[in-house]
Amino acid sequence: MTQDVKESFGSPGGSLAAKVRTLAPSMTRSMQRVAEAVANDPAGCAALTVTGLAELTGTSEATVVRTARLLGYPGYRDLRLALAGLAAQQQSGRAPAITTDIAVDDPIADVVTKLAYEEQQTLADTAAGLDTAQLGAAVTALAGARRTDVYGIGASGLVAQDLTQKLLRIGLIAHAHSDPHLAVTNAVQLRSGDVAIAITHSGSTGDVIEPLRVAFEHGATTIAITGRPDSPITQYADHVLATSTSRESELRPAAMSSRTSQLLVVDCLFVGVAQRTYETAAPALAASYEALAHRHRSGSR
Amino acid sequence: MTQDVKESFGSPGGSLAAKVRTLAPSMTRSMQRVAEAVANDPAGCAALTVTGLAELTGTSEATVVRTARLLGYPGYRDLRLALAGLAAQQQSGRAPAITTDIAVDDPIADVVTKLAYEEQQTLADTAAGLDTAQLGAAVTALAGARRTDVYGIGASGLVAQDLTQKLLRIGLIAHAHSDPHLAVTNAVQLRSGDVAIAITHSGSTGDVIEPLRVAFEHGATTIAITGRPDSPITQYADHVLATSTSRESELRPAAMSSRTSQLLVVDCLFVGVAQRTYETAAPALAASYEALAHRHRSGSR
DNA sequence: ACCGAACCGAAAATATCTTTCACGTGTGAC
DNA sequence: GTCACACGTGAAAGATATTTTCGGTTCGGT
Repeated sequence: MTQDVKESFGSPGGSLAAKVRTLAPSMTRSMQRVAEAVANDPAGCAALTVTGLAELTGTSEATVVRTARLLGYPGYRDLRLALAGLAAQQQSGRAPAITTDIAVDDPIADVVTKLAYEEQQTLADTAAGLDTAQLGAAVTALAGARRTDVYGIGASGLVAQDLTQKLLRIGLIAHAHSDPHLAVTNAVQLRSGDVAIAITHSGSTGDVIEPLRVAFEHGATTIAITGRPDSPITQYADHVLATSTSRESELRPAAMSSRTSQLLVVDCLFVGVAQRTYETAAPALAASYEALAHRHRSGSR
Repeated sequence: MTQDVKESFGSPGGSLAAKVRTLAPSMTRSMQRVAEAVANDPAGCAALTVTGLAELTGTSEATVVRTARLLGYPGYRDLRLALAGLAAQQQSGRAPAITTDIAVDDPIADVVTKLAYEEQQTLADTAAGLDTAQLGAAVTALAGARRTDVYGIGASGLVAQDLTQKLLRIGLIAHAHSDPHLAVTNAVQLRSGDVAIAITHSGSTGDVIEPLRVAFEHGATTIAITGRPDSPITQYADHVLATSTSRESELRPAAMSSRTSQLLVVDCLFVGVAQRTYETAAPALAASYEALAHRHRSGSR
């Protein structure tokens, strides 16, 4: 296995590289080889026929077509067209700027630059990959919910709390649960007209799946925010919101970018709901702002 | 036979439209029809097969191929690829600038785009405004700390927890405090060699200033992460890390961008510390990863 | 009106893409 | 350890798209 990340990544690769990364885990080895080739050199691959690409990657035509399908195209022909478009785009667009991972001996200034760049990349990927139809449906459900429960553990737990704080601010009833037992206990109370949201990057965190399953079976509208649209949790989700999976390195664990991605999704949900319920949301926001104002005063009591 | 090409588009056909115009006189009538169609709607034609384009222009496949040849491509396939590239290019070239705030009646897709854009902006601003000297000093203090306390309330409390989680993962001793009383109680225990970090956007949240003051007076190294470098809290901070203050709107409260900004700073701190303590940090990260692995059921590949 | 050259499209030939199917491999159950 | 099963995989058949061929048609010139 070629462990070294050569990744001559001249490109941010647009949303395709992101898609490849997101879907890579659910790919077989051969398909990963194809996907990698495509992500690394869109222009080169666009010039190849199915057979050519199959030979280049040491696989078969069938595998190439399968990969194209997985990436969301009806067949190889369409993938190839998209590739040509991408190539042209990155030809005209300049400045890839940052190519390397964060290294142990990077000066602190570089760390700042690289981190900022990577998080920006994550945001762009997330925005590009977000299904607005699903998002809209989720917003509708939230806006009309009697109550909303949000499940998340670890880093995702913080995102869950963030969402909860925001929803509370616009007058909705929301709770975040990090304790798996309490989460399930509460999920049992949910019924039609309620909403349950699970946040998990891997999509296979049992402690988060369980409450969502319970909520689902009790008739609540369920939403999953996950980086793995094919993971177990999605079977209990009415709406799936995909977060992006960027490549991680030792010094930049996956948790970091998944958090950024999740927060963007959560912000979108919040703003969407605030729009829909503007009549009540606006005064509620103003009121909570007002209530906190006196706490911001120098010195103490 | 002056069948003028109409060019309903303002411009962007690029070199292709020009080529069509140049070559038009030497074309036969049927070929001109094909060339015109291609020049007027590259994107649309890219979606068509030879047969499709032949029907659209009321000609035959052979003519389409002949036209492609005349335009300098080996065959229709390659013309089509070039067309796709062109379409993508002119797609990306148009209006990337986002000028307006998020409005109440923005469609959900716009909300996503605008939010992502604004958060990217926030990240760029933060990275640009961050004082690397202060950051370096803060990292040094953290890397050598006996223990670290982090204070934050409300949305900043989540950031405090995020930092704490990360530091714990690389084997440091860290605690987050959202309860002002407990925070002060713990701050009293700090002394030289310890680190206290306060996170507050306004810099004048009494409940966060207080514990930092106590820590400061007990000889701990104190760090303030705030959007207001001139605010009261900085008088008790050995190192001040500035977060960016971007304009807010009714639907996008300040809390949103300050959170993004704070998280970037916190990530920088984390990575910086991880670099400095790489010998112990790397195995600790690996260990925590390992410990969580079994919680993720074998979901997918 | 006749001839010749260029134009054009129908259909055959070829290349390319897609689907099917059977084989090998690894994995989990017993 | 062995068996059964499911899954990944590529070879080859099948379908589609592209290219070429070739003969009919038109049009200008004689």
